[in-house]
Amino acid sequence: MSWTDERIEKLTKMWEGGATASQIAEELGGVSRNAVIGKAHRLGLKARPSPVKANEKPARPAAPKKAKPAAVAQPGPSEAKPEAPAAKAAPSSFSPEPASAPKPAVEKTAERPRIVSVGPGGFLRQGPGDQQQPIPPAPPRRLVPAKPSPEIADKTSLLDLNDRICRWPMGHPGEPDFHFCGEKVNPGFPYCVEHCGRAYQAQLPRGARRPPPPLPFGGPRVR
DNA sequence: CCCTGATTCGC
DNA sequence: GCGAATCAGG
Repeated sequence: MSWTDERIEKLTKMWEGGATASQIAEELGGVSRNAVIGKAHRLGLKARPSPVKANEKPARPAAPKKAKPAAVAQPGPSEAKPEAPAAKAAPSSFSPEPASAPKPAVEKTAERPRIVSVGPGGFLRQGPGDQQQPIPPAPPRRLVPAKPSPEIADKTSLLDLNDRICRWPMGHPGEPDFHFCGEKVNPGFPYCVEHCGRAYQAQLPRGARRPPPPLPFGGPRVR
């Protein structure tokens, strides 16, 4: 597997989104966790809370790496490394980031899924390739009973439907003034007399059929 | 033990 | 540039 632009983009998004290297590697497929980390570093995007980075050390004690080939020439047993313990005083005075800071990670306005459009009901359409990243849990809210808007206050809503009132839809679902007819039904039918006449058409002989009247939800919007 | 990211270094 | 090996902490 090679690092195509798509894969790099996905890696970047997920990394910045907080996904672990393992998750990213699994999502991308064909790469190991180490590959993801290595690539992330090469891309320059690191600086993420690392469990092993809680303590910051200017010195680099990480030296004993693998030396498979011929051992490095050793000048001799003369160890000349005083390793002056100059400033060992750094107990707990300076600690800019308390390791696991519980702050809710300031919302980044930079990298958010692009909003292509807003659909009915307020859901957000996203562009292809955009992926919903872990979203913080919604803060607790005080729920209040929904108050019907004045427009539909005296109209028949979905909750008002029962066996005795006409269910003929008026308007289009999703629109603020969508409601139902609400008349008393033609006994034995789900609609009132008038809408039964629209819902049930007598079968005409072949050749004498006429274009059917607009059905609910069917035709173009006419207002 | 598992997990995590960081780093090194042969390829 | 890539990533396995390794390190080091939780």
